[in-house]
Amino acid sequence: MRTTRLPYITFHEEPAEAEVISHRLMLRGGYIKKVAGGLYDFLPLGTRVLRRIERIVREEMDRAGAFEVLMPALQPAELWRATDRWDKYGKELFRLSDRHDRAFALGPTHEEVVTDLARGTLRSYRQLPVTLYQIQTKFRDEIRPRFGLMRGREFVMKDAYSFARSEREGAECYAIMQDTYFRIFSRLGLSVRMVEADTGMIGGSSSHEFMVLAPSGEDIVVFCPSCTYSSNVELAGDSTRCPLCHVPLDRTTAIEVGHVFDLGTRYSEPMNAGFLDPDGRESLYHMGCYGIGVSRLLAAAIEQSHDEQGIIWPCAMAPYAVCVLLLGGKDTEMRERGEGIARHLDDKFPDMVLVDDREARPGVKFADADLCGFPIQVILGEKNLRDDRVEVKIRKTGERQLVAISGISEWIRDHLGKAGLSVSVPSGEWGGPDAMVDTLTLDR
RNA sequence: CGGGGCGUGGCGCAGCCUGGUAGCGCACACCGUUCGGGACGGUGGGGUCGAAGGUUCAAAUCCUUUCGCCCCGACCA
Repeated sequence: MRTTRLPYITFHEEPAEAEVISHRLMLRGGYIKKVAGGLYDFLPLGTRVLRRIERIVREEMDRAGAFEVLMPALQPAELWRATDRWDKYGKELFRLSDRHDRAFALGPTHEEVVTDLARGTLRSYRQLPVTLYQIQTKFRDEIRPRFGLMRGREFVMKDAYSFARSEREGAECYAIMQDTYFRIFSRLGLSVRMVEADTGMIGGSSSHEFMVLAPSGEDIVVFCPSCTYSSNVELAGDSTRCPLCHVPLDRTTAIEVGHVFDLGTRYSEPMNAGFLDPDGRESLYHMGCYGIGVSRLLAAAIEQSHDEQGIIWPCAMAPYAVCVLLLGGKDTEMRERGEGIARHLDDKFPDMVLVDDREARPGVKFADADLCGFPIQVILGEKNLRDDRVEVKIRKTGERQLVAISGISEWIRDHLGKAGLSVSVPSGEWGGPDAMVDTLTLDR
């Protein structure tokens, strides 16, 4: 077995078509490639980031007691007609028909399908409450796809749906998902704010959005500097003062990365979906739905964390936490020694190490490592190796150190934590429950 | 769908106004010299100029149509 050899697909020049920084850096760093408007290939690095995110999302959803399922992206029109959304959803809905002229939609969301699933399988109050989730490609015929992964016509979403026996139980499911979302975003290393939001096309009684604060965001959120009130301007309207304490509101742009809805019976009622209660009576599900824009998270993370040199991934999202730069040189003995260290690290930290052993000048490797955003760089240069040491660089701070070869594994283990793999949730960062303010130790 | 801009080797662009049969930088391949912050020299490969139609002896260039892309406004993860 050999160390990973990445076909670096990096570009020195700025792509002309990309406007926002995350889009430019993902294109330049070889994370994605455009196929058509709003449609992208995920290249090897991009795919790895996607998988990193998905893994954390799965772990936290499972931890919350939710069950993963997989529903079809292709959905029959009848389900959409049952809730009236076949007409109401509008042009955003990708519609097509099969060879028999039967109408279908490419799912932009799955309330109808999952409600149909539930009503056929969750018939007893003893089976409830249940939360089902999936990670799947969604389709929306956006008016204007833009900003790379920020708003595509096809994107990866984690969508979850809860089925509860009562309004109160539904609210409990909702609260659990709010907590879970805070956990997910903090593990991903993102600074997120939860705001009150409009329910929009999905409907329901209340909803909250999870916003990554970033200058390029398409949304504007307002929040009160002296209390916990925060809201999407869509909902807050033009009011410039806090409705609770009447002080002037702050506002900032943000990227919506998650959205939770308390749906009540918005779907269960028209679809006649429910269960038998202990008295044998039909009762409607109280539903909730919970989305996370998985592919959008790549863009949001970069918007929040980058510099002039390139991406600065939070460790949890990085395609590789460690990039080993084999600088080469003429001394064959030292070169072999470097290769040995690279193999050793690859062995010690499985699936986390990338080795850049290209025949390229050092500057090229430094530039690409910075551009691609690997959190830790291990630089194996001839002179240092001769002195039994290597240089390490922390991408986020730019800090460099010389470390004895014998202690390199320990150094990486220790410093992965400092570089972000051990995430402490900053209190007051969001208006969420205090219960969430704890320290999450990540191991992968 | 309105408003603005753009389509020329993989990427970034020039050429178009004033038609004469395509050029530069980067990238790529090979050789040599380099080798800790995107090296240098030499050689080489690669383009039906978005597409269709028209004008003309001749069209990347002029005319018409069409397709696609990007940016600004009404949607959402």
